[in-house]
Amino acid sequence: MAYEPSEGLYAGAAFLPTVELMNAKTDPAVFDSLYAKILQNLQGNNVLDAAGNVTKNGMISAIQLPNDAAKKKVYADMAAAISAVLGTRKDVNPGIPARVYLTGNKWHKDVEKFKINAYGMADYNSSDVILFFPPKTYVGISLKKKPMTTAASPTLINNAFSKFIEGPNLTQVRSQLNDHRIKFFAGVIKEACVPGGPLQGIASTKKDIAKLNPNNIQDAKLLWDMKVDRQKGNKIEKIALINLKGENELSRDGLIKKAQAAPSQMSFRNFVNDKLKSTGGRLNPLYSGFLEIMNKPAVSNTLADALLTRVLKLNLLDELNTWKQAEFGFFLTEGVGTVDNNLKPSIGNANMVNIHSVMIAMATLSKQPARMELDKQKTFARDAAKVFFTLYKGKTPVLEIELRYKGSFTAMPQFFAGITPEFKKLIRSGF
DNA sequence: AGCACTAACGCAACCCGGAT
DNA sequence: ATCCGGGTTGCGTTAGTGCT
Repeated sequence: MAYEPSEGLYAGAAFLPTVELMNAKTDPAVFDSLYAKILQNLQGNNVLDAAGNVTKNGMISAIQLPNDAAKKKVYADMAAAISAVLGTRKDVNPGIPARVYLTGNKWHKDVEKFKINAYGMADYNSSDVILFFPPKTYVGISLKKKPMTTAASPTLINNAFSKFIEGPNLTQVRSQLNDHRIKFFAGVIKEACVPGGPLQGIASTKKDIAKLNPNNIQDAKLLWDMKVDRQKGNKIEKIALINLKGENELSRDGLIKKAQAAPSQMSFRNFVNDKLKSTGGRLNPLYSGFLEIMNKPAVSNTLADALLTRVLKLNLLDELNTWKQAEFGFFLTEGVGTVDNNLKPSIGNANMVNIHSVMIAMATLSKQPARMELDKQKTFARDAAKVFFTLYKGKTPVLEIELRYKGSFTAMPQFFAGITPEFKKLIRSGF
């Protein structure tokens, strides 16, 4: 992973006295002075990484200040990190931890026992840092950041659609979905390549494109399998045509027929994204295929529960078998902070969600059936190449979920999930 | 030809960030 | 504020290579 500066800054700030952190909220000079202390703490012996210190060194280099632009970014992250540490002091433990473990790559042997491979996630325990309070209390912090209290919360996870239709009993479902998306994109490719389309005349198949029928799977595969040469730096690479962004990316040698190609008015990527929009109150045909799969009993019975388990870490504490040796707490932590152009900090109250509270809130809903419902309002009210769902437990909306492509159309789209305001309220009332 | 090993590739999952 | 892609890493699959 690229090293997330806020995590290293959090680790370093975790050792600062509360009063200094509080003063930094209102005094830019104090705030500025904390940078050196945080860096020193991060470099010190109480921030631990696995042998080799790959993560620790990565963090240290991620928070260097080679220029003003870097400084602004790092300081903004420092504001969010300070917010998160203050939140930790308030809601987890008012003291200073004896040690902080970084979990970016390999986990230190002291905390390796908390690493859990479960529910299709190598790190089901998604702690970014783990605090240690002697004699035997460990607290995992999953750290997120946002600039202002009013800013949208970052999504908790993204998971590819394909992760929810794995296994031997869903072979048919997978191949049905595959055919559906191949036919859909084949239609897009054909429309782009025939006269009037944005890629007219740039590629060919062994058959005349105009005569291919995208609804016939053999023809569709010919279109789907089309490759083009993309020039990237000095290299020319073959990529799936559907992933081309625009004619400008093509290697000149890759042009099959440039002569009569009209200059495209719209890049191919925009053309494809337009085809993924739901317009006129009608769900986009590609996504409606995905929705159909989601509604199949074999899928729907597990999809919602799998999302809940993964996003909310509902089984994290149950999966641990370390209770005789150690206490383990887990908090979803959202530091709120940024700096202005003069590096003056604005540090808000962090949002701290205790996994215990999530579990209690979910327990009150445990008997209610989970289901995914298309969020028509969000899906149709905007002009975007994606669809929105709400995951309900009974009548309570628990997760807000977005399904969209992310850079590649040959890969599966991904779910992006966050907690609904309603469920946040329920979590808080559980105290 | 058939097999074993390796290199290359593609996809998913982390982290958001740039563009508009 | 919203949209949608980037960088990076790791893993699983496929393609390629060399050996018997």
